Amino acid sequence: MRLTTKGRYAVTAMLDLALHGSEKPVSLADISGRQDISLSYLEQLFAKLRRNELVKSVRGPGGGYRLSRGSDEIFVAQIIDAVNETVDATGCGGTSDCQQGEVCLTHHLWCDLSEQIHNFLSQISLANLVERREVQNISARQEARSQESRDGDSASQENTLSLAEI
Amino acid sequence: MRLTTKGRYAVTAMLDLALHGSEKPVSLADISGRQDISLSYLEQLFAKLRRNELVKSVRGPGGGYRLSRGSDEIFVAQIIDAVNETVDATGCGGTSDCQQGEVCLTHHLWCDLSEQIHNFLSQISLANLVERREVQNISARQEARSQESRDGDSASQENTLSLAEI
DNA sequence: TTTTTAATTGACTAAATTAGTCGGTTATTC
DNA sequence: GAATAACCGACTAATTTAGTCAATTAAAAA
Repeated sequence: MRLTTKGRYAVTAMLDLALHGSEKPVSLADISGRQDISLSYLEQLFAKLRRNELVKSVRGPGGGYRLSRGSDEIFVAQIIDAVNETVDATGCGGTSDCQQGEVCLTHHLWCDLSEQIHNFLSQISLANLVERREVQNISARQEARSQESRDGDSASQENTLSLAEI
Repeated sequence: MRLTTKGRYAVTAMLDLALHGSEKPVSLADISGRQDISLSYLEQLFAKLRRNELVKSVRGPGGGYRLSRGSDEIFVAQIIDAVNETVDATGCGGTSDCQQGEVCLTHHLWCDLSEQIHNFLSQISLANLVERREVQNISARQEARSQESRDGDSASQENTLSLAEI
């Protein structure tokens, strides 16, 4: 069982897509800006998400990524599986050969735990997350902040220009 | 959230203790032999288990470790916590400062998941595991095997001796 | 048609964590 | 006092994560 920033980033990015991708595709640069995830790292993650048919890509200007289907048809477990290979908690990866070809003493416990986690994450869709009040609040905060930083950027750019002009 | 061999080894070793420690203390060498876990590594893990008051140690010949209380009062979650520091699934470790001092978009999801996992593992005691039929079967197999290897060892030792005598 | 945008690919690197090893010390019993 | 087994700390190798970097390709806009 490994749930690290890799899986968390992937779910966060997909949720960002669900929140902003209703009209036009969302570029990784936008997601990177809003969620503070490195652009190059997002590229890596989205390569896997695309291979797992969770997103569709649109190249060129105005391009980006879209969800491959409705946000109510994409579940957190699928996203983590796509980038993490597995959410299995066993050491053997389910092959039951943990101890010299036979199951180890705690094999069944980890199987039960894996099932528990998988059931939980399989029930939560991106649409479920979008509905949540906290998620909406955080998203609003992020949009305001990224708008600010855009304002700040162009202001500082104007400033650089005017300094160059002097 | 990290559940790796470290936590799995700890639970397996504690279960071994629950299965074999009813009369006299169990040495780490015994556990190492039965469960195929490196003795030195077990020492590391048991240092933490002892600090967390899950086991008591007895030094000297015939010494080893015992559970610090009844196997029905020791839960899997406690064991993993002892060696793994945490089973938290959030990136911030629960401090809610995942994104520049504020909560990230998926913070609440990971909190819910952490709670789910913790609830599950908190309900399972070592006694529960000992009761299970599969655990009993596997334990019986391990005892037979470690008896064999003891026989095999002394046989091969005899063999070495007799070869040396020739 | 050229430029720009943004996805796509692959190779490479740094940091962190895990899973140990090794050598020696201390307490206890026989 | 010899053997046993816990205890301790420092060190190491392998793996994984979390990135970076450079170059290519496709599509739209100019």
